[in-house]
Amino acid sequence: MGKSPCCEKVGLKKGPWTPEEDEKLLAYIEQHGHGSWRALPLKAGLERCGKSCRLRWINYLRPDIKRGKFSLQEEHTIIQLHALLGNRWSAIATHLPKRTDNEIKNYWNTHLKKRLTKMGIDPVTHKPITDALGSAANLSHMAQWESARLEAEARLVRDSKLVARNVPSQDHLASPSSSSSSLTTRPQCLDVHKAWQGVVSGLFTFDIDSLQQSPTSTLNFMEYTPLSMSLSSVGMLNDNFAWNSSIPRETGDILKVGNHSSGNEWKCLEKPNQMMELHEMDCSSESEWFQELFRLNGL
DNA sequence: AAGTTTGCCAACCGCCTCGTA
DNA sequence: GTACGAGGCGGTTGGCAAACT
Repeated sequence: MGKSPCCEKVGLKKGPWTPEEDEKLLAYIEQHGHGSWRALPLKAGLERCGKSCRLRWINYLRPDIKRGKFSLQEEHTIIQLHALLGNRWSAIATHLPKRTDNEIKNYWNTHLKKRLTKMGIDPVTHKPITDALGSAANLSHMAQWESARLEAEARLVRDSKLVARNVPSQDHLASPSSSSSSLTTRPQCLDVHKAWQGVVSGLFTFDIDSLQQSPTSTLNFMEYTPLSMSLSSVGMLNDNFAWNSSIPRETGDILKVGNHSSGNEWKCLEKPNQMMELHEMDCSSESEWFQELFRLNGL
């Protein structure tokens, strides 16, 4: 228990990493892998604690990190997942595979949180901020749109919990090694967009309680990834919903088609081996962000 | 031009969980 | 069952740069 003793050692360097240190760390990991983080600094010739090395690698040096502006889809995904998972950045980060939890956390705190607040949405509860009279305070058109969507998400979660209670077995949530057999019992899609439209209930067959209460370790959460959550992020197809048409449909993808109670058709493209396909956008102002969001959603 | 404020983000800190002896 | 080390997580902060006065 308690904190790692390595951080209590005196004489270890702190603060910003120099290019030389980065080079040493990178070279060592490329050659030997990180192995034990605690032992790494000594072997790599670094006067840093293992924790610091690990952080530097994970948040900065790792070759598969995407840097730069977040796309609208990424923002959308973060907001949706935050509504479901709260400040569980590592879990959220598993759905944005090239982003680090630290980066997402920073982005949330510096951009998205403020933006939601500005829109009249409580960034903690994802519900409209109400004034003393109990009415939504100064909600802009966009805020109303977003708040309706988030309310629908919450409703979907509630509905799904009810459905989940009626599911006798959770075997399909077992380890990834059983994924082939779980294909037949895989969870239905978590389609937030449909939820937003308020026409869907009871699509879930997985236990979202356990999803939300999964331990801080991301392992359990990862097991859901190809089956449910990543789909909700960007993979849901609906005729009204923007989809990056450049995303190829591949062998193994599963196209699900069904009908809402309203009679509208819905489609869902499952890409079991793919985490995210992101549509790049450049919105330099808030109004552009709103406009682009409207455009993407065909509003 | 100089001083101040604000925004951003890399990195640290402390706590937690997990695995092992 | 307990103690301990290691890795991981989320909250927070320090320092830099840009924007503002």
